[in-house]
Amino acid sequence: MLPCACANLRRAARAVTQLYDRELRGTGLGVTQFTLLQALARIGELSQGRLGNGMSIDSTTLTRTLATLRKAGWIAVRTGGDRRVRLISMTAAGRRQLERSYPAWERAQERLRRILGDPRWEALGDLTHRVVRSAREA
Amino acid sequence: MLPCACANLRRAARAVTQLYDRELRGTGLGVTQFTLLQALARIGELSQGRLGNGMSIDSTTLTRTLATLRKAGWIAVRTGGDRRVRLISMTAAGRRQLERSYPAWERAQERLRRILGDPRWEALGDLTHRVVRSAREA
DNA sequence: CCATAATGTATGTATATACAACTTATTGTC
DNA sequence: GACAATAAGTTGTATATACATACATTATGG
Repeated sequence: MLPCACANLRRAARAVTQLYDRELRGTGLGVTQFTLLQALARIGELSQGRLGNGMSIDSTTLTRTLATLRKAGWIAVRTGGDRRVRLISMTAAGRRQLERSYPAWERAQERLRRILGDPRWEALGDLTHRVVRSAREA
Repeated sequence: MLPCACANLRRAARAVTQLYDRELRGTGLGVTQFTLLQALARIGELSQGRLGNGMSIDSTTLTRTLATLRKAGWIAVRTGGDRRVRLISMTAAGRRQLERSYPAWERAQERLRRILGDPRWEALGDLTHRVVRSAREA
């Protein structure tokens, strides 16, 4: 086990991403795209900046990540009252795509949960949440 | 909090990576490179495949990540008895660079550890390790 | 032995990630 | 109201990430 918390987190994220992407393969979405659509489905329209803040993704990263989703027709981008702001929302096609990928995502969740065990699965959700908050304060 | 374990892990990894990279800025290494050098310092020479396996990094990803380190002169690559294999080791320059970046890395570790608290810090090390193993089995 | 399968890495391609510098738009100050 | 300061996104650049495919080498079955 490496002594670096960041290295360990990144390694876990890679391993789990590989699991989820394997399950999602063929559904049309990668786990990053799935996550963004799932967030938009729950939250509704919001600005690029707030979306990035909520996901701890740099807003400049989202410019290009969202461009992919927009080209695929899964999200719509409009300009609000403040014309610097880009308001992002999911389209009907985006919702259909999300639903198409949903079973594969659930399978990935279930597979990891079963092997990890319920207590650790819960602990993982709690701990990742706390880690995000801590990293922001630090 | 998102319902997706993968999304939560990736978000935590991004947030923590941003913290560590902020601290490492100006030392010449990003956290990925620091991690690879630190691993090589501990383990010594090993093949690209084994390195990738230990870090849960696809071996084909390492081809280009390691190329950067080699160009910088921090690692050496040689061919062993099996001529398909690339054996990776750290150079003296690599060790000096690692030592130069070490204090910044320790600061990042300490900042996160202090805010997260020791019990959760320990739990994070344990849990990320278990998650990697679970994701591989799953 | 030799044909074939398996293995280790490289390359082509696509997405993800973030920082520095820039552009455009808003806000604050006088 | 003009001008400086601030804020939201975009673009240029560099690294990180992995899959499909290709290539070279080694192992294996007959």
